[in-house]
Amino acid sequence: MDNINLKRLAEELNLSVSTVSRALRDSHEIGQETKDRVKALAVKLGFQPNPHASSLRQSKSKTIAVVIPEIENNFFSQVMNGVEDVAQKKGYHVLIYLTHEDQAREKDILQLLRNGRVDGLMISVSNTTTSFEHLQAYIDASTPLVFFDRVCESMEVPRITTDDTDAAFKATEHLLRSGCKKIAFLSMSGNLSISIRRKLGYKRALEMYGLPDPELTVECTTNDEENRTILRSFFEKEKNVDAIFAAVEKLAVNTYQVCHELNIKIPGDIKVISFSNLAAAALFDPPLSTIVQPAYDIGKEATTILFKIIDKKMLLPTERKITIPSHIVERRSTAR
Amino acid sequence: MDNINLKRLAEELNLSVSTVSRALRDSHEIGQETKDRVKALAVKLGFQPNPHASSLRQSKSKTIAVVIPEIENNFFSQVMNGVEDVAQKKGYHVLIYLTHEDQAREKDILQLLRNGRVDGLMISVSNTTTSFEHLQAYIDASTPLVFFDRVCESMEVPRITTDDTDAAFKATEHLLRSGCKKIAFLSMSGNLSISIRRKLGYKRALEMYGLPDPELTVECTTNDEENRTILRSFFEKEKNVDAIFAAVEKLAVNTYQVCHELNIKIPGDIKVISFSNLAAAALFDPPLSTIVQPAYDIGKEATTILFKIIDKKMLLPTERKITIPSHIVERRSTAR
DNA sequence: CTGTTAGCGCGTTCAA
DNA sequence: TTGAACGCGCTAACAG
Repeated sequence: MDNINLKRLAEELNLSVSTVSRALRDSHEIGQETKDRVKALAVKLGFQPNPHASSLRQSKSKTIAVVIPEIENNFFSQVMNGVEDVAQKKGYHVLIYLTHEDQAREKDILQLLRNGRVDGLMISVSNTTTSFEHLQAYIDASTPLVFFDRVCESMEVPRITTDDTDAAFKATEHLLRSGCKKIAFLSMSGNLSISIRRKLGYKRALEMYGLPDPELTVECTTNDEENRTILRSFFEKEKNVDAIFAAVEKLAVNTYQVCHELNIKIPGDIKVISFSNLAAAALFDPPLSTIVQPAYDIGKEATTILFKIIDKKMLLPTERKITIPSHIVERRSTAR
Repeated sequence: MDNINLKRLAEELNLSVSTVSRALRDSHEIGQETKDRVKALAVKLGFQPNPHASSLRQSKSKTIAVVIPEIENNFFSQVMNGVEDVAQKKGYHVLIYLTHEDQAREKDILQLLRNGRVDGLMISVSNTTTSFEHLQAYIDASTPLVFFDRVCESMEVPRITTDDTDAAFKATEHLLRSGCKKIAFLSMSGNLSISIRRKLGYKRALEMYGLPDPELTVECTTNDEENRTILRSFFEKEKNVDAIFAAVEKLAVNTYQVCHELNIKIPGDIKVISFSNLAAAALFDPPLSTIVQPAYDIGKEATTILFKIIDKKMLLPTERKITIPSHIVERRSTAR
């Protein structure tokens, strides 16, 4: 495949392999003249050091892995963008793995990565992940690990998230100030960190504003068809609900679909707000009010922290739990 | 890091390293009893072979690379999904690289990959890519390469695309049948294969239907703000345009934005159709008619073909140029 | 059926 | 300032 290597360069230059190696790595113990000769030939022949050989030698792969539930979701796409930018600048490579919200798949992937293939790993756990041995095994192997967005609260691992609770509080507050009296919270999965925190913010706002009705949570799934069925019967049953707070974008889309179908007017009959990073939310009918997460920055920060751990730099206490605020974009779907 | 290796297993079992290696790889020249012993211990100690060592030895990385212009785009996200599915099933790893539509970056990335880090590469070229030496260098190094979506027409490389010309023809035809007389084509970049082919389909339809006015192409950029400026002055100038055919989703979004801004009614004043894989297009105001590309299947097929090349299987002539049809979803944005 | 030996290509001793 | 030699961990050729 690639038979131009150090040995070949060395022969061509009448030098030893080690001299060539050192010259290319700009070692101080090599004469400038020699360096120039070596580098010139290396460029001329388009020499690229064999990454497996150096990885093997140095126990360093120059590669990180990103494990996410899905990629067809603007939030995770934007995270990838941030990750890739930081990694590319540092000369690192990025492996991507999709769990499809499946704990078994997540476990297999992590198993696969526990062998030096990557120098570090960042993960947003799947919503079916209930046990954490596969993650603990990582910590135990002392392989650098960082959580982002969806974390395992119980594990002592650096994490980068948004201010889910606060943002959810503000979103709920926004609905309340728009005159809503009975707000339903659409949740994706009960034991996901983000669901729990977002729901907490929602509940706090309800309490703070002393709403007569109790909280109203609708547990949804990852399947669009199922969600629509759930929502249809929900709207049948709960006639006096006047607002929907969707924990994730997908659920807002499902809500819009069912509302159009049942001829429920947004924002007249029901107001809708959702966590979402979809730029096109502004083009929806009606434009969807969103809580926009700093996805790109989350990816960027998570990667930066991961590199700090990889490079064995000490993490400041503030760097072990980084929170980057989301911001609310008010649009017609929550207008009075 | 990971100091449990073949040697360690061998010592523990009083076997030679090669026997252990063979046992784990289920070699036929190893007794069942021995295999069982070895495997049991391997599992017990959680042994994972060092990937760099085997890659070095076998000149095989079990890794492929995907090079795309951007990830924050449903088309490419869905492609990634297809790629990842096929790769994961085959036990392969997937490296992702983003060019951000920058030829220089694309060149750097390909340079980086010309050294055995990956067993193969699939790419959708950036829209600023005008010279192809960096790609040719790949072919010359006889590293497996596959194009998808955006190809280099001039290169003899297996390619997986959609039926851009046909789909564009049908989309234009759909507009014509909806009564449009003056259709503008929004193009992303003149020398991109998909732009050229889509424009061709558009022109053919105009000719076929014998439209009095000539074709009308608006060259756009990758920058939203610029595009909006371009579109604003376009609408000022061309008062009798009654339809927009956007070659890529981004341009349809820009069109919607400007139309809302200038109070141009869709579909009353102007009808809009676009290539787009955005599920939420149905929720737009008005719902956007789209040409949906088989993105997942493109990713899947491209990966399947890439693996065939990697595995040195002969490609059938029909496999060297695979076309998977798109389909049109008619919505209100093109209603009479 | 199993062990011995020899690299894969690189970086890093140690010696000169 | 340079070279020779070794070993990272694994697989494959060659014995036995």
